[in-house]
Order: sequence, then C-alpha cells, then structure tokens
Amino acid sequence: MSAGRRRSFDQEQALETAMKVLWRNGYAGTSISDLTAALGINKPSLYAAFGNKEQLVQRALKHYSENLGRPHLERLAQSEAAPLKQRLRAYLESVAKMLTDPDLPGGCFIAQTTGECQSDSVPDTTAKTMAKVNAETLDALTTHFTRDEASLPPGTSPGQFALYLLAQLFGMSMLARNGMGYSDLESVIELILANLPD
Amino acid sequence: MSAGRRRSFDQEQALETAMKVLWRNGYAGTSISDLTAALGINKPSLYAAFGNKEQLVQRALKHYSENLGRPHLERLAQSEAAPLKQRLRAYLESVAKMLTDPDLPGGCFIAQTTGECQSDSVPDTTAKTMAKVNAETLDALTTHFTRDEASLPPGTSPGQFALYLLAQLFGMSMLARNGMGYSDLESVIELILANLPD
DNA sequence: TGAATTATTTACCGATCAGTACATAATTGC
DNA sequence: GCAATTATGTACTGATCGGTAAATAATTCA
Repeated sequence: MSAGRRRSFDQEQALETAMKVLWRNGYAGTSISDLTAALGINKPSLYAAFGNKEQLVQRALKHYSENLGRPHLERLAQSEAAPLKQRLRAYLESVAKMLTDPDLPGGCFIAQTTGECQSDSVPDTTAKTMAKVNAETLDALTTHFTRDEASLPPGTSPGQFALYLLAQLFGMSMLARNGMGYSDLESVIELILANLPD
Repeated sequence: MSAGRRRSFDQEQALETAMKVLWRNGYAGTSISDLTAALGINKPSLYAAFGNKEQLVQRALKHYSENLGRPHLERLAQSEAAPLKQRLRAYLESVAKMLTDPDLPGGCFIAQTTGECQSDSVPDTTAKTMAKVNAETLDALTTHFTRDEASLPPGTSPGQFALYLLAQLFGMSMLARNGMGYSDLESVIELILANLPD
C-alpha cells in the first residue's frame, strides 16, 4: 500500500454518478457545484481525482462508451448464421431498452453530447472526441454490413446503410429523451427494418 | 406615431440574430452577454424589448417555427395528386437543404432545443413548449398520412409512420449539425423512402 | 416651450461560475 | 515516534452569471 491518506470515496462509483449528471444536464448545463453536490465531495477532491471539467467529461464519455455503448454491438456480431435483419433487430432492441431505461437519464449520452458539442461553450477537445467516437461507430457498423452486403436493400452500400443507422440511433435517442417509451421505439424499429429481407 | 425615443435597432432583425445565437449555442450555452454582443445593444435594451432570457427563447422558437419550420410542410400538402413517396421526398429534401444551409447554424433549432430541454438548467416552460411543438408536428404528419393510408408500408398506421418520420427529422438534424452535407442526408432520405411504393 | 413617454447608457446588485491556496487530517515506511 | 505523502475541509480568487436602478437622451403631443 502506498503512503498518504486514503480517498474517502470510490472513484469508479463517483465517475458513474458524474456521468449521469453530465448525461442529464449536458456540458454547459452542469456546474462543478452540481457535480460535487451529487458526489458528496468538495471541489478540491474532485479536481484532485479527475482534473478539470473537460477532463472529467472525457473520462465519463469513455466510461459510457465502454460500459453502456459498446456492448450492444456484440448483438450484431453474435450468431453470425442468423439473417442480418434478425441480428439488427436484436441490436436495435438492446439499444432501445437502454435508451428508455428508467434508471438512466434517458437517451444516449454520446448523442446528447454530440448534439451539444458544436456550441461555443463546449471545448474543442470534446467536439473532437465526439467526432472520433461517431466516426468509429460508423466504421464499426460499416464493417459489419460489408459482410452482409447481399442482405442490404438493393443499390445500398454498407457505408450508406451505416449512416442511415447512425441517424436512427440519434433519432431514437431524442425520442427516448423526450418521454417516448420502449414500445414507441419498438414501433420505429419495425419501420427501420421494414426494407430488409427476412 | 407614439411618444418616446425611437428604438435604435430593428426588433425583428434582432430576434433573427438572437435566434441564431441560441440555435448555435443552446439555452445553457448562451449568456445574456453573448446575445447583447451579437445584437450590438446593451442589456436593458434587450430586457425592454424581449423580457428575460426564457421569454426571448420562446419568441425565437416561434420565429423559427413560423419562418423556417412550417414552410416545409407545404411540400407534403401541395400537388395532392402526386404519390405520397414523391411528396414526402420533396418535404424531406426541403428540410435537408435547410439543415445543411451554410448560412444557418446547422441542424434544426427545434431539435437542438428539444435535445437540451430535459436538462435541469432549462426552464420548465421551455420544456413544455418543446413538447407541444413536437406533438403538433406529430399531429400534422399523422393527419397528412391519414389521407394516404393506402400508400404506407403494409400494417403501418399513420401515427406510427409519423413517429418514425419525427425520428428521421431528429436524426438528420444531428447528422447535419455535425458536419454531414446535403448529399449525405440525401442518401439517408433514399433509405427512409425505400419501403414506400412509387 | 414644456410635460409625458420611451429608449439608451452606465453602473451596479447578489449569486454563481471554474479553479486554487492553505492548513489540517490520515496513512505509510522507517 | 517521526518524516514523507496523500486527501480533506475551509476559505478564498477574479470572472461571469441573470437582472435592474437611476440618470440621461430622444421623441410626441399639447
């Protein structure tokens, strides 16, 4: 064990709480006092543990991406024998469940931050992070659809379909954020998948 | 003419400028000083002309809705003889042109504000306004599709298709806001329309 | 000309913003 | 026990927040 007083709070749990506050209220809408109040700690403790607001957001985004974002993608990859439509439905339903989870702030933290990051009040580094994260999502989707190119709507490229799907993720996030429940999203998913062969 | 010193700025033009600042930076991300700087006036002039920040946002939203939002809907109504798919394409392309207009802040002001309004930093009145505006959009779309129910994908209700389309508007707004151009949106529109009969 | 009216400028209000200096408390190795 | 190390609570910084009081400038009507 290293010397020095022990930290009085769990850092991972604090990051989880901070993430939810930022998720709910946005970068500009969240003050340091909001965060310290939610975490039950004082400002010097927050700065010592996470650096400044901007660095905390970066860590919160990474935490979200790894723990709440990436797992859905496995639904696309697993049971590769199944038709694309079936795997895509599993993926979208998994996402929709999370978007409407009453224990979460609603919608997608990445989508929320992406929607805000072109504002002058958000640091450039955050905007760049969002651009990178979304480009990676687009890339991951494109790669998946490249393996299933025959199952896409006629005349549709994997990249085009991936972009369409990214728009769906953003759109569903907005609906969920504003009160729509899982069944509403389910009905949207049905139409998203309508032009894929069974 | 009524008595008193004349206002030194054009109120409608000021509203237009304020709208663009709020559109770009969001409610929480826009300070009164940001607005007065952009308008070239002092704070008491702004408060005298528009009330407080919250009331100004309400007026900006109404201004947007009437001048930049509603007109697209006419594309759905006109040339009623044309197939639904054709009118819907005209509607979506008209929207996409605006979303990617380089002379505007990018995306849709309604979508931006809707995405932000569940934050604790945004007044309840604004959240209620957004709920109403989006409910009206859903209603208008539903009414249109009720007249074209036979042209919808099989087993799809007008309300369900309207909700799907609202998600598309939100999704395209997000893409546009984050650097996608008109041709990208056009390719998304192609897939949105893919399951409608010609 | 003068009273009434409206807008503008300057200067300010208390509150909150992000961030930090500093003294103190707790823990380690010695 | 003692020095070194790390975290904490208190208290502060200068800047900015949303909003306003008060004096002044410009205009109309009588």
